[in-house]
Amino acid sequence: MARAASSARPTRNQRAKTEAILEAALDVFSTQGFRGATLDAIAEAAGLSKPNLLYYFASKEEVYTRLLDRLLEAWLEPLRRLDAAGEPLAEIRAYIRRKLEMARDYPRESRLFANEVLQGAPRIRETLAGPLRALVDEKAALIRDWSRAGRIARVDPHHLIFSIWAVTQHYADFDAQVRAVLGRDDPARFQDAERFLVHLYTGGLAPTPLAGD
Amino acid sequence: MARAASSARPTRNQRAKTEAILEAALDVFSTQGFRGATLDAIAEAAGLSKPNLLYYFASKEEVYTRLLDRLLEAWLEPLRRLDAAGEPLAEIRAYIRRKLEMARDYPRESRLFANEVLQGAPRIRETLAGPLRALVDEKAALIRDWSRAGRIARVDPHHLIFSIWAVTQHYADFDAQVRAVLGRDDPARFQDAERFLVHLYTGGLAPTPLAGD
Amino acid sequence: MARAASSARPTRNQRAKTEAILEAALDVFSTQGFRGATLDAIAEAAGLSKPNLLYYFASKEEVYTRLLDRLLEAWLEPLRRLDAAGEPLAEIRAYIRRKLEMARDYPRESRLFANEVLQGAPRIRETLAGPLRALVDEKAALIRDWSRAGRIARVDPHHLIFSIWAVTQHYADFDAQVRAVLGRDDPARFQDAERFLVHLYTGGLAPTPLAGD
Amino acid sequence: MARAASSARPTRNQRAKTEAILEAALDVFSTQGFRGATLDAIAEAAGLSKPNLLYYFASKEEVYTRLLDRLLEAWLEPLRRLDAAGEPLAEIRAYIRRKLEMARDYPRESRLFANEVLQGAPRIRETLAGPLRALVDEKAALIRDWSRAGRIARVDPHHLIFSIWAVTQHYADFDAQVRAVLGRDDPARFQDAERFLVHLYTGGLAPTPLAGD
DNA sequence: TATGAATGAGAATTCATTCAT
DNA sequence: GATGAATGAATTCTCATTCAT
Repeated sequence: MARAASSARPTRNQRAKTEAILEAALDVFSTQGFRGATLDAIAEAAGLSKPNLLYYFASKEEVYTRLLDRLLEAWLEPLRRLDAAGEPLAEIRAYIRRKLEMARDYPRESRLFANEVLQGAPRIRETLAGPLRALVDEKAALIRDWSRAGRIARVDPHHLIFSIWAVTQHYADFDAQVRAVLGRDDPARFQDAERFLVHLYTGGLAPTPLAGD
Repeated sequence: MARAASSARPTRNQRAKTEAILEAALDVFSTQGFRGATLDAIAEAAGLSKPNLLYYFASKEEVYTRLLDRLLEAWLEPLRRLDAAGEPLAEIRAYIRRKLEMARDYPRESRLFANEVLQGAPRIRETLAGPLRALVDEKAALIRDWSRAGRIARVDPHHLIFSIWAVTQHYADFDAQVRAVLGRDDPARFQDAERFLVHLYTGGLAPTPLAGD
Repeated sequence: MARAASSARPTRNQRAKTEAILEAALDVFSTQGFRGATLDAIAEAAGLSKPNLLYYFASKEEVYTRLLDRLLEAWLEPLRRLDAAGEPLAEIRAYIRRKLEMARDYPRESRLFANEVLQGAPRIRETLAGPLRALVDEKAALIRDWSRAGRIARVDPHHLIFSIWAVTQHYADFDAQVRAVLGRDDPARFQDAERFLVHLYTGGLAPTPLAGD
Repeated sequence: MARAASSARPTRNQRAKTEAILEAALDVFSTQGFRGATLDAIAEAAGLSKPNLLYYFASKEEVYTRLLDRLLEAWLEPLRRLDAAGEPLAEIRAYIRRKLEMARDYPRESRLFANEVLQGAPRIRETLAGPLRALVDEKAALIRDWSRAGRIARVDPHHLIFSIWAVTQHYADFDAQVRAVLGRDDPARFQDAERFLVHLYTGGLAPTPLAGD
């Protein structure tokens, strides 16, 4: 089977087509979910015929998993950049900002993962339980160190991380709801969200001055 | 065509069947999404035949929208109970607790809405822009009042509400991820989450003592 | 899934449809092989729509295997009737006659199995290595006993059985060739074949009088 | 269109490619049948691309028919060598041996023809009714002469030939069944078959001593 | 009410073949 | 000669919905 995918060195054109497909797939999968998406829709969005799409990817499943794989790295980058050498509260604020920027600039990616996790993460469970968990544990240890050193409040670091994921990705995943509640397309919503969240976490994580422990 | 729905007074049995169907539908729609769910699956879970299911509901769409309609009220209840007469911070903490309990006890409902909103909320947009928005605006006004009265920090009340939705529903909607990161089935996760969130919001919303306002 | 097949007690109509499908499937599979056959062709031959056919059988594969399973028993019957109590040569002649009759009256069944075995018997290998082998071994033992008792020639009983299968089924499986060589539709071909085979096996299996050779 | 086939003088390389294709096609067609075989499979087995394969052969059909045509000659060779000048029974025994050797050494060719004839011989009917029939008739006449001269038994010569085809090709065409019944890969099966068949035909065709005709 | 039966409109793939280079 | 790319026509199977009883 002379799939384009099997060539060692994809030509420029191959790469362009592959990109177009993945881009279209991101569009479709992020709004319809895996089952709801159709190859027809992806092929049309990518500007190719369905069989031609299948010339580049063996199956719908493959398009989907390639897309997930490819985006996962970038998706974890903001957390990865949480720096032990930085000032704790500033680091966390920066993390929140980065996540908010991603929700604003890459909402489809956020929704793609949200869809996947919502269905029980059938196709990325190993990644979640492996690399993701390892990364989270590492950063949680860092946060715990900060807590113990009295540089931020003593809070459960895992749940701190979950909360940051939740409040930032919310603006991508629940965009339809945010817009409905705020009124059509409030252009300041990301700024407002940032100001609110910075306030919340700054106050909420400030080291407890005279905790007698 | 004498659809059950059109009968003025549904019999006990009719009501029981309708309940069984909606219960089954909640199961299936919340994990598979609208497109991923099949009438076969719902009918089987409800213990009746597919045509019989369609005797009670005209279409798949109708099962879905009836389910959404019916759950929306209960879904908004926690926010509705935010009480102007209470102590602001205590009220907010209680709201967070109620939402966390719902995420713990009714995760399917949470996922059902998450799915719907993720897809752009095609079937509940009006509800979001109407009743939901009205309720949120009302409670936001209440929170603003609290802020202005110096009883809690001056924060954007809409984004405060969004954040509470996000951090609590996260434990239902992203359950697969939470479990993967914490390790199989951490039974304390809701307690830990509550403790963290109470800390975060208590500190984050505490009225700023000498803010020059 | 309310497949007709799952009902405990098929109704008359179900049975009739099932029969019609299997009959049509026999037609199509026996001439086209598994891969060559299409559900379209079977459905048309059975007089139903394709989805309706799939209401009775879950898949093409299931139609095929049900057909094989069902015919296998009948297919082995002639050998099973080889009787230890009978006169050896008469028994073998009777066996040849029965097999020839089957080739004449049930050529499609013969071709169905021929197709399957020709492709390596992927779907009946276990049956061949199990029940078929057991039956053949049993009858081979009987033939060996006859040989040892000097009632027929001392020949390898397994290969004797193979040869009888081959020469009789040939008239079904290679019918196109037989007709081409003999000229269109020689109505006497089964009679002539029988006469020849009876002669061949009678002479070929006659006990060697003075075993000193 | 400069098809390779149309060039007057194929180059060495062309011939090599053609050979590789036909060799691969034999592999694939003999196990999968015409419909079950794919050009992809043949091209891959031949070590070239699908379009390149189609540069040498106009279509799948052409690969198939060229293969059949080419093998038919060799396939008839054993019968052709039945020699009027030889001793009748020895000639027939030698014929059986040659056919058995072919079944052992060229099983794919045997299965290729078996497949084709099973499907009704749509692509070689003329050959069967023409050259094959002529050859068989010629050899049948020879056998009849031997019978009339009292040198072998009086049997129907066409059915004698059919039977030899059947019993020998059986070991190629029904190999899966033979192996299943005898147990995995009995290396002596061709020898045992030969011994049995020689016995059968020697006894079965021995001239009837005092036939009063 | 309830269900067995049926079906049309997809949906994912497969595959022989063509086209352009 | 050779191949990457493309596609139209199947082909299997799914599923919401309808029909008859």
